[in-house]
Amino acid sequence: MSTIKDVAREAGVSISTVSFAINGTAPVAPETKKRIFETIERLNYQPNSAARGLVTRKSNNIGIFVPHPDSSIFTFSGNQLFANLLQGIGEVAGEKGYNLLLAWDRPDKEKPSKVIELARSGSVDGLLFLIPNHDHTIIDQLIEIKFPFVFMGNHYSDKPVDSVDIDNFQASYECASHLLKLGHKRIAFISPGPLDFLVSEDRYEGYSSALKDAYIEPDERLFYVGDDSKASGYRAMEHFFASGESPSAIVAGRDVQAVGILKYAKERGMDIPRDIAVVSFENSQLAEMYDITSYSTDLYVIGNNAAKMLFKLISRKKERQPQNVVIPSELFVRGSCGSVSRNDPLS
Amino acid sequence: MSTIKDVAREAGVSISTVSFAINGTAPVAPETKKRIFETIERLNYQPNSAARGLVTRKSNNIGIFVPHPDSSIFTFSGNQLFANLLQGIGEVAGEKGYNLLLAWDRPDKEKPSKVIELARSGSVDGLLFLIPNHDHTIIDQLIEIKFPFVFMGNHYSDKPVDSVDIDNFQASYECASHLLKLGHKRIAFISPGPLDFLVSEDRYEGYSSALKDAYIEPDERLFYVGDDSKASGYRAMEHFFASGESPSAIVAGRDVQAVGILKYAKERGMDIPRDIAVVSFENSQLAEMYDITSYSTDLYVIGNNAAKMLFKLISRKKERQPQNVVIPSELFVRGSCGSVSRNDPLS
DNA sequence: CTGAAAGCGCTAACAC
DNA sequence: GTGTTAGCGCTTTCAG
Repeated sequence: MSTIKDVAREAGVSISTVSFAINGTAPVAPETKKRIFETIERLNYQPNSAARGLVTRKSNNIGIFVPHPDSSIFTFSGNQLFANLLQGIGEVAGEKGYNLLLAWDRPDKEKPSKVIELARSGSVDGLLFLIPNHDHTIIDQLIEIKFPFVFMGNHYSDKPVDSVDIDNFQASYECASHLLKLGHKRIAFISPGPLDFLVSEDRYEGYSSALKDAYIEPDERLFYVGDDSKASGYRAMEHFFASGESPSAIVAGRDVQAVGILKYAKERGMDIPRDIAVVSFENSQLAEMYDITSYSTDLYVIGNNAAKMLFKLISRKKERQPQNVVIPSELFVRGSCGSVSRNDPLS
Repeated sequence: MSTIKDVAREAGVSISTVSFAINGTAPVAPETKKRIFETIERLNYQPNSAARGLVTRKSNNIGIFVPHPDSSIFTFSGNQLFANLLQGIGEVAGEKGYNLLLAWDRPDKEKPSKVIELARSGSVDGLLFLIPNHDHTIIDQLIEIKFPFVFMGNHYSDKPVDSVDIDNFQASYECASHLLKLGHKRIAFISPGPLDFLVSEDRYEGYSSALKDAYIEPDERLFYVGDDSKASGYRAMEHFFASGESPSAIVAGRDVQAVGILKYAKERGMDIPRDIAVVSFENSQLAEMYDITSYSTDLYVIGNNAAKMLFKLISRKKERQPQNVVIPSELFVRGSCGSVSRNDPLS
């Protein structure tokens, strides 16, 4: 592997001139520049990233911190979504000449967090978080060392943390309102994940606010904690119909849950949307596939904005108030909620 | 951020002793060692990766080269699969203290490949490839500079390249044979992707060999080039049934195609498996969901083996013959092929 | 067992 | 415009 020294020697200039030519950090005579670039080409020279990083104090990597791939949340309950996110991030990273370091935490909580290690060792210049809940241990440490990071699909109200997310409260409020407008009174709610996920909390509050604004008290029998499985949607239905207070509509937490609901309905000979109206979140391929009304959560846009924000943080000198960017999103009305005609679930 | 110097000063030893203690590269008195580690803890010291990389000539990163996330192949036509792969790779990388650098190529072919840049700049110590076809430009360069890399889900017969994959010829042969054994004579084939994907070629050859071994000549009217969409399965059916030679069974290239086939059949009132038997590949969640007989392609195992192989290459001093590791896989028989009873597609 | 010192490849003053 | 040179933080001989 050739070094900057080799290039300098071969081109008959000093190493600083080569460096200036490569980085544009000082004017170099066109003639000289040409000679240098020819030599670089000929020697297949590529600056050593470690050497460069050592002096610039930049790794040119940004870390993306995701849940452990073993954990089912990693799939985000629909394919394509993670690809969308990566693309959104990758586009801006690529522009800036940055690479993406993918990391998740060790299963054992004994060792220090991988994130902190990456930050402290200078392996990454900033971090993008895609975790559903709040890990204060990590956050506090990052804030303390003033390390740049942005949360995606999650936000903090009690700590100065930058984030990009949709407005889950509003989204859920609209979903419930849509069903209320269609005349439903007994509307059930399935959380997208465990209750300690911020998204679960926000969505529940949006849902219950909508009901309350319509003078309907949320019924705890019509509440179910879901997860990212089809089965949880199915089980939610079992739960609701065993509770004695059968719902006429459901706000599901994820498209995949809605599919479970559809299955339950089909088995019981219930018609969607006549007997049960369904509204969900994600607006994924599943929603299209099964003709489910669903509220979009565009991960491409979220990733894109989060990355842009992170780069601002990385290059910023002076402190600044953290921002919580809200990505506009909307309800995609399909057959499952009864306001438009319903297609076959297999179409 | 504290450096090794700070630790040395605070612990009252020289920096080399600190280095020895951290890396275990020389014996250090237990007493001294204890003092050093306490200081490290207190200062939150973490060795700078660039400085370390500069002298050790290791980045402790391995690159995973994937298709551009914009391209639909990125999704591998089923969720979870990419997560499985990452987990397989991540487990062995984590053990070795390596991080994962995710990269894909720029859409414009003008600039030099990102891969080569990563390799030459020392940003990664090895590369794992997850691309469906053969890019000789890149391969040749990597071979020339003796850079360690392994192909996943793909292999080379004409170049000395290490790879980990299932035996697609064999898999496809078995799929077709299974249908032949059930008495089918008119068996159609849908490729999993474009014909320049090696996997498409291998699968077609496996399929046609099985037919020929049963004295059946593959009918070109029963051949269709699919992709990773449900629609391509649907269109394949339109094609087959318009061709004048309706098939009684299909070897689909991907589970998602099989779903498209199911849709077509349902719309036309055809019964699966009575009117059309379907066998597919991937054995993904879709296959389970829709009760599709499918041949497994376990990405966890592929990733795991590829990573292990790559680390062997990285640490190896002397040259060695490239290996093509074949991961055992098998046909998961479900309702769609007619040899077991069929469940409802929504279960 | 521990310390002194060279040097990895590069950037960025600073001279000229 | 270009060259000289001092480090960046670490590992690793080599002495002692």
